[in-house]
Amino acid sequence: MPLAEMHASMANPSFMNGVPELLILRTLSTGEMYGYELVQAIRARTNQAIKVGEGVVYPALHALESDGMLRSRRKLVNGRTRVYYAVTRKGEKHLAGLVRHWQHITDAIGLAIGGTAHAATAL
Amino acid sequence: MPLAEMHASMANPSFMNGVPELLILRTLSTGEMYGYELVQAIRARTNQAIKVGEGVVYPALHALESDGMLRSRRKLVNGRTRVYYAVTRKGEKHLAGLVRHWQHITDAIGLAIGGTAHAATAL
DNA sequence: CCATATACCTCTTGCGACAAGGTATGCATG
DNA sequence: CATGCATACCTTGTCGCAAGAGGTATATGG
Repeated sequence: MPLAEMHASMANPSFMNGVPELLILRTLSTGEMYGYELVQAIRARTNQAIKVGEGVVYPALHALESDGMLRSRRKLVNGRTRVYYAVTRKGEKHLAGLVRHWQHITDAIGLAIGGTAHAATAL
Repeated sequence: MPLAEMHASMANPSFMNGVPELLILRTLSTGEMYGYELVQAIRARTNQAIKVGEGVVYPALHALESDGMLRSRRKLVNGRTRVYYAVTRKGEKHLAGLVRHWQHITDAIGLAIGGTAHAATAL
């Protein structure tokens, strides 16, 4: 292979990505929370159907904060430190976009799944 | 790094994967189709919202066939060869499971997104 | 003769998501 | 007081899906 042009290419934003991010932002939009709590809150909000582990939540929290979507403050509770995260205005806007996108995608898939059932009396 | 135990671990079945597979099976369940046609059919069935490229479709088709979910037959049309794929009984069962799973997941997410809006006057 | 559409396919890469592991504190129990 | 469990934070390494880019070949139209 010509290793001449080994520099760039493109991203791979599979149309199904970013769901954990969506759930995190949406859950935090109901009120300030800390990571450990968030993990359980998401589990609860989805009827135990979806478990976003700590290995997903913490990195996402940091990334979202450095992107200005979240704001954090440290709080000492019972001698233990908790880092509370709150959604910023920018985060709210971003969340709205994610929700719209999610709905668009799932509508489309729902349509493909249910829509125009198979021909005639089936085959 | 300790390269001592580089043998196994576990899969990474992110709860959001397998959507292309679902769309492929579902679309084929409306009737026999060939790869090139499938790509466009999925695009059409989702109102142009979702485009599953050939780089996704063909490998998936081969994998599904070798898993017994699809059956293929070659057909010569206008001097060009087409490989038509049809869903097997096993494929239908699998599809049904995928659809159930998809609905379960999206219901859960829909619930998390819409359910229990944010507290009081917000914060 | 060349471009375009059809039709098949593979290779490599990129990123998201994950499990597993690592630190540290408070609290209960024996 | 030691052991264990729950809380709370975090990072590292791995894996697999999905995607893009490329590669072959034939028919058709200019």
